[in-house]
Amino acid sequence: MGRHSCCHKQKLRKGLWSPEEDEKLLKHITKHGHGCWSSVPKLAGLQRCGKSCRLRWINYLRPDLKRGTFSQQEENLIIELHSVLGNRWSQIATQLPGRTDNEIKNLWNSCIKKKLRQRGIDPSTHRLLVESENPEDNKVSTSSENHFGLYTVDGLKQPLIQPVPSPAQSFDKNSAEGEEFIIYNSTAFLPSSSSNSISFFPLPQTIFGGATASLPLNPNPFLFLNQNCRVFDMNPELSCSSSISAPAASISSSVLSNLVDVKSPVDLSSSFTHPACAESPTFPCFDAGNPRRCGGSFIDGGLLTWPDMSTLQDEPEDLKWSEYLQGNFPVSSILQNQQLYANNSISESHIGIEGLALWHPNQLPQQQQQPNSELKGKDFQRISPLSGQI
DNA sequence: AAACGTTGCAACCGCCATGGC
DNA sequence: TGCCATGGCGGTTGCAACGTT
Repeated sequence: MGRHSCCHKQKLRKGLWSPEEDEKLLKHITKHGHGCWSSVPKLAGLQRCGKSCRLRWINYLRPDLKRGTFSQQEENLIIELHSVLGNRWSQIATQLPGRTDNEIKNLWNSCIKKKLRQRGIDPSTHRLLVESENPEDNKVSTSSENHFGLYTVDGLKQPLIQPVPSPAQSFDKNSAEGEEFIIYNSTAFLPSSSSNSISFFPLPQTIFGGATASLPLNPNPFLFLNQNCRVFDMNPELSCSSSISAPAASISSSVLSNLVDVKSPVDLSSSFTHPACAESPTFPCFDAGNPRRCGGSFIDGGLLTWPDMSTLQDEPEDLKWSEYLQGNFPVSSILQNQQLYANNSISESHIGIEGLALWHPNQLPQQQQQPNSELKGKDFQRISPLSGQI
């Protein structure tokens, strides 16, 4: 026997609210406040349950509600927050004054989800969509066996889903023409040298695989804190010792704590590692489906090293997650950031990373592409100094 | 013009956490 | 300690408006 809804206990009205009901509720709450919601309908002279009144007030009648369509900035913020908070609509709503959780949820389900899928991103995981046997599945599928996928930045004429190469293919610099991939990692963040901040590193934009070099740093902290964001347990005896240099952005831990639940403080001086690596020396640091990827090149390692953000003189252009989604980021930024990585010294901070995905550079927006061979050569040169630091 | 499909939004449903008794 | 009322939340549904055939 299912539980009876409160409206079934008495003969209460359901469905859309009439203007008269709205007026009664509005008048009552304006005059007396809502107090105990269960008493509101009686006091306001409404044939509704308290819950229904509460919902109507919160989602529609509240005077501080912002009306109208969502701005692009608001959409972008929702995407960023969703990557951190998931479907915690009420928490997301707190970051968007005048918007309700219901409104945001509706926007997400009806609009944003679609946009993300068109761009080859799984809206529930914020990862890349991957090929499926059934083309229908491609709309939403992600790989369950590993974390690789392909990013179609334009998302229009190109097929959304492309075959995913084997790890050997994707990271062999001598691999066949066109087998060049950008690694899109899920997330990582690391302790910085400051006791009250946590630094973030956006591997999604950071590494070119195959013969190529790195993607840009994204200092946007939200992006670094998506669903896979974890502070790994410290394990100084970790066998995986590869590292990569990269600048890190940081936000204060108090801001962070408002967004994510950081269970335990991080040790700001120690290295920490992917738990899977600690469990098994041959277990991949980056990709649960590819054991060979632990401990070979910088791509293989589960420990990354990068310079302190404070040592950076010229901060890279602030590349927003939303700009990636829209394909608005310039290649120059990528290259600039790669140069930054190469030029900056490595700190002793280490970080564990989990989750990778790939996108194919050929699927970058047309105006941002460079001749493939040229890009390969340049990028590989740029990544070389990094390789030397591993 | 009618039928059908799609979209966006408001509202409901059911579960869970909390606090009072 | 257990029960109950209440509030809050996320998932889902229902429906009107709109678009397409």
